Amino acid sequence: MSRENGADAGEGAGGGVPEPEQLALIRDSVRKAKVPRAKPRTWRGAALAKELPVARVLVDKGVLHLDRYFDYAVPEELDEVARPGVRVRVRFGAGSRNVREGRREGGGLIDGFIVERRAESEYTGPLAALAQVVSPEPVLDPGLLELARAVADRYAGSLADVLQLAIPPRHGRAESRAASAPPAPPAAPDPGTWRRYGHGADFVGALASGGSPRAVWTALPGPQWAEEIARAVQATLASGRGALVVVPTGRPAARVDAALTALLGEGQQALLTADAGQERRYREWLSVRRGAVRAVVGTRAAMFAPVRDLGLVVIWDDGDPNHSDDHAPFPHVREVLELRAARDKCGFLLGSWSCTVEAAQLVETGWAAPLVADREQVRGAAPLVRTVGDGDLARDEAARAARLPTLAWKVVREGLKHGPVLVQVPRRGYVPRLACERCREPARCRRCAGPLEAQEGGAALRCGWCGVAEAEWHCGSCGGFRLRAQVVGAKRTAEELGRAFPAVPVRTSGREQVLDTVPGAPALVVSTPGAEPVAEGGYAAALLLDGWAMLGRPDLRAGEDALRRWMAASSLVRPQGAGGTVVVVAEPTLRPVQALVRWDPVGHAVRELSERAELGFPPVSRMAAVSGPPEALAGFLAGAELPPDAVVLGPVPVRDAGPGPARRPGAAPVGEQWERVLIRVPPGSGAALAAALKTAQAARMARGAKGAREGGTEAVRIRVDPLDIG
DNA sequence: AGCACGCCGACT
DNA sequence: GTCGGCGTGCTC
Repeated sequence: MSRENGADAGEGAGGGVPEPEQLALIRDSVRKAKVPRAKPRTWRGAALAKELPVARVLVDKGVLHLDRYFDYAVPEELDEVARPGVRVRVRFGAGSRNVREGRREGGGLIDGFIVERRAESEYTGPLAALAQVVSPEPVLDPGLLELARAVADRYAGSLADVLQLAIPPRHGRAESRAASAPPAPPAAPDPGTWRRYGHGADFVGALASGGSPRAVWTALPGPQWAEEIARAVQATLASGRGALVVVPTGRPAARVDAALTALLGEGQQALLTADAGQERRYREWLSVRRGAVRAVVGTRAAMFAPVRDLGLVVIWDDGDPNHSDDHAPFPHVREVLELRAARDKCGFLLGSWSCTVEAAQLVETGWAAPLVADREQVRGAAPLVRTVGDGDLARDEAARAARLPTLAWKVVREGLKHGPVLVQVPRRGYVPRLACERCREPARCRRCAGPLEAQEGGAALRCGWCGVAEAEWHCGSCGGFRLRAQVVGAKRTAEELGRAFPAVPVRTSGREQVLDTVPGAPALVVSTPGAEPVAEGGYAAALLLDGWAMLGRPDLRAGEDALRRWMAASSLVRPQGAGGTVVVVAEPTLRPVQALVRWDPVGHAVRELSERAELGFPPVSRMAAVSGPPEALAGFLAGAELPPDAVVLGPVPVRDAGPGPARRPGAAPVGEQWERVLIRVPPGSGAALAAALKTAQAARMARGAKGAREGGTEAVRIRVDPLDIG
C-alpha cells in the first residue's frame, strides 16, 4: 500500500487514453519521437550521441545469448533517455546486420536493458542503433544487476531469466502514478515482545542504531510474530535504511502489512504479492525503486525488490515450499536474501516457529546468531502435546470402532467446552515412503542411500536416485525384512469426527477455500496443512491426524516438513497454562514427534543436519537435478565437464514429466518419459558445479539445430538445490 | 529462434 | 551459367 500522488497531475493532456509508452517519452521531452511500439523509426543516417555513443545492452532473450552483452549505437535524439538501466528495444538477428543500401533492416525487435554507456565498443563490425527507448525509468540499477548475476551464477541460470523474475512487466500508467517522495523515518521503536527472547532487544537495538545483525529466530508460538517482524522493520527504518520482508503467501503478508500499518501508520510500506494486477504491482515496485517507500512486505517475487539503502532482509517460515520460485532458474528466497545480506552488508532475520536444516546450518557455521527464548518462555507459550502411537491404537477398542483414538476424542470434547478445535488433515496425494515394518527405518539404497521405491505392478524395489534395483532388502537398523507403506484415510476420519460431535459446527479450510480467521466460539475447524485459520483467542485444542502420511513421504525433508506443519498448527493453540492441548497421532518414538512434544525444533534440525553431513546430503553438500528427454540428458552429460569431485546418481525415469507450470513450449511432448540425474558435490564445490552446468547448457544451446539430429536440441532442465530429493 | 550466406546438384 | 536446396553459424 504505497501512497499515491494525491493529485493526478499531468495525466493525458489531450483527454482520452494516450499510449502509455508515449506518455513517458513525451514527458521527458523527446521531441518528435512519436515512437509507436509496433514500428519504431529506423535510425539510418541519424546523428549519434556526441558523448558515450555506445550503449551496452542486455538482450532479454532467455538462454540463447547467455550472459553476453551487445553494443548498440545511440542516436543523438535518444541520448537523453538512453541512460543505464532503462528498457530498450533493439533489432536482434542476422538480418539487422545487413545495412547495405536499399535493403530493409531485418531482424526482430526484442526487449533489453541498457547496462552501461560507453565511449566505444570492442565489437569491430558496424553497430546497429537502439531502435527505441521504451521508457526513461531506470529499472535495472547496478545493485539489482549485480544481485541478478549472482543469483544466475548460483543457480546455473541466465541473467535474463533472473531479471524476468526480478523486474515486473512495465505498465505505462503505473509509471506516471507511482509515488516518488520519500517519507520521514519513524522514531526508534520499543522492542515490545522481542524482550521475550534472550537477545531480542539487542537485535532490535542494533538495527535501530545502524547495525547489521544476522539471526535465525525461533519464534515463540502465538500470533506475535508479525508484530515482532514489524518492530524489526521499524527499527531499521528509524536508522534511515530500508527493509524487506518475504513471507510464503498472501495471508501472512497481510498480517505483517497490518502490523506495520498499526505501528507506522498508512503509506510507509509497499505490499508486493502475486495476486495484485500488473498495474498495481508495477506501481508499488516503482515506488520502492524511487525511494518513496522504504519498507516492503511481499511473497517470493519481492525478494528482488530494489529497496534503497537496504538495512534488513527478513524471511518468515523458510521451510514453506512457496519460498522456492517455480520459474527457471528456481531461486529460493532464503538463498537470495543471504546473497543480499552479504552483498549489501545488511541485517538478516530468518524467523519460523520451526527450524529447517538450512537455518540450523547458518547458525552452525556462525553466519547467523541464534535468536531464541529460554525454556521457561517456551513452556509458558506452547500448548501441551500428547501422542497416540500404534501401540495405543492397538489397545484401543474404541479407536477401531470410531476410527478415532480415545485420547483424541477426549481432548476434542474437552476443548470444545472452551473454544474452537483445530483438526489438521494431510492433503491427498501424499506418496508414502517405504519403511521397515518393525522399526520404521526408511528403506534406503545400499549404494547411494537414496530412497527405495516399489516399481509399478512389480515386487522389485528400485532406488529413486540411482536406479539400482534392490532384490533382497533388509533393514539396516533392526534386520527386519518386511516393508510397509502407509495409506492415507484422513479425510474420512475428519468427516466421521464431525459426526461424532453432531452439536458442533464444522468448518473446513483447504486448497479450494482458505479461511483466514474463525471466531472464538466452539467449532471444529478441519484444515489441510498451511490453510489453518487463526482462531480468535487461540484454539482450545488441536488434533494432528495421520502423522504417518506426513512422515511417510518419499522425501529427504519429510520429517522436517511434518514437524514444521505440526508446529505451525500447534502455534495457533492456546498455551498449556490456558488449557491448550495438542494430540498428534504418530509414533511417539519418532524424532519429529519427540521434537514436537518437547517443542524443540532447533534440536531436531541440528540432529538432521549432522546426519545429512554424514550421508553427504544437502545442504551440507550441494546437489543439482538435471532432467529431460533421455537422449538430451545423455548428450548433456556427455558434454558436461563436471568438477572432479562430482558424483552423478542415475539417471532414473521421472514420474512427473507431465503437464504443469514447469513445462515449456518446445519441451517434450506430453507423455514422453523424462529422465533425471542428481549430481552432488562436496561443500565448497557448489559454485564450480553451477558453472559447469551452465557452460554445458550454453554449449548445447549454441550448437542449436545441428544437434537436433544427434538426439535433441532440447534444453535439459537444471535445478540447483532441488526441493524434492527423495 | 530466425535469418543469411555458401556449397553443391539440376535445369534453361 | 544460374537458380535454389538446406546445412551451418551468428546475432552488437
